[in-house]
Amino acid sequence: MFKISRMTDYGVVIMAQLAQASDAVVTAPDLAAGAGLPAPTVAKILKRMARGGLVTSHRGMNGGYALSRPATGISVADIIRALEGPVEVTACVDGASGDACSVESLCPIRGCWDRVNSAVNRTLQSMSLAEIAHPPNFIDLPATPKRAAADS
Amino acid sequence: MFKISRMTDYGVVIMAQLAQASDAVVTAPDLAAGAGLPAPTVAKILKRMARGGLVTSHRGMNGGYALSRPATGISVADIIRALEGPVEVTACVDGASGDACSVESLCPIRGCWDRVNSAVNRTLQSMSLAEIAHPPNFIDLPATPKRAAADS
DNA sequence: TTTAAACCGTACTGAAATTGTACGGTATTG
DNA sequence: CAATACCGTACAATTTCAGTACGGTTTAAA
Repeated sequence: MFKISRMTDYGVVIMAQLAQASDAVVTAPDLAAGAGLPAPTVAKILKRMARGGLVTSHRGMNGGYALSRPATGISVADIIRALEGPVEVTACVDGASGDACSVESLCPIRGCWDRVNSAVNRTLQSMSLAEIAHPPNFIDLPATPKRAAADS
Repeated sequence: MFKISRMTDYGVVIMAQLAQASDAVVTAPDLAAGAGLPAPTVAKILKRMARGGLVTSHRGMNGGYALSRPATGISVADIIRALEGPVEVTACVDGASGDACSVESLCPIRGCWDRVNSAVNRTLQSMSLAEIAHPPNFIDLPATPKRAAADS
């Protein structure tokens, strides 16, 4: 329940890596290697980020991706929205087209989920990428390949 | 993203119906008919509710289900927990058993999701079933079969 | 005592979403 | 001109979810 998709989790990690490079341009394969994730998957995530305006792509040689805004101006909500569209808790509001939920506008349940929705959105909006990328007292995950020994 | 499952949506509706019957015992097929949902699905939901201690089952003739607590003492969080287990946003905390997320305890992302998780839980906990079942100015959805004319 | 209503529990089937992969195309730099 | 790296779509596999079916047990009423 309420579990985020793996893509979303990956997306935040990738963006955090990019935030540590600031204005530097990083290639998709390089980010994939740094995070220990399959390269095509990372490429797909970055493409969606670019489409959402969170990162800027540079084609050609020495190309790659870079944040299009300072990390302090990018929230986790922005990342999720770029990956999976607007954050909605209920299928009621976007999926049911007039049939599944017949009580619709007078449905007391709807108000309930809306409240949850607002709380989630508010929390996601309040968390900036900078907070995640530069934690108060942690290492800044350099090029540490986590599964270097695991995948034998 | 963050979308609740249909089962959860159904569960809240069913529980709201039960709340309006208070101490009365209602059969699973009756609740299913009132909500316009398939009977086996409703039965499955009620079984889980009973297993979670939210409703009490009465077997035999004139049996059925009733709330085991006043509606004011049952939160939406309780319902979700009974249906789908503890409310966790990340797969990190429950799914990955030591391999998927290798940075684990020093992962700054983890703290991020934990914050979201707390916000969601707090909101869900603050909403009681009574609020949904007896809204301030709404009808109390009696035996109105919503799709009586639709399924021809 | 018998019968019927209603819950109990597991297993199975089908469908849907998600994840991961591949391929050919385009732009930029050296 | 050649190599690098993003671009976009399409496809296959896996997993999860919703829905269904069946046989069993309990209780109350006739």
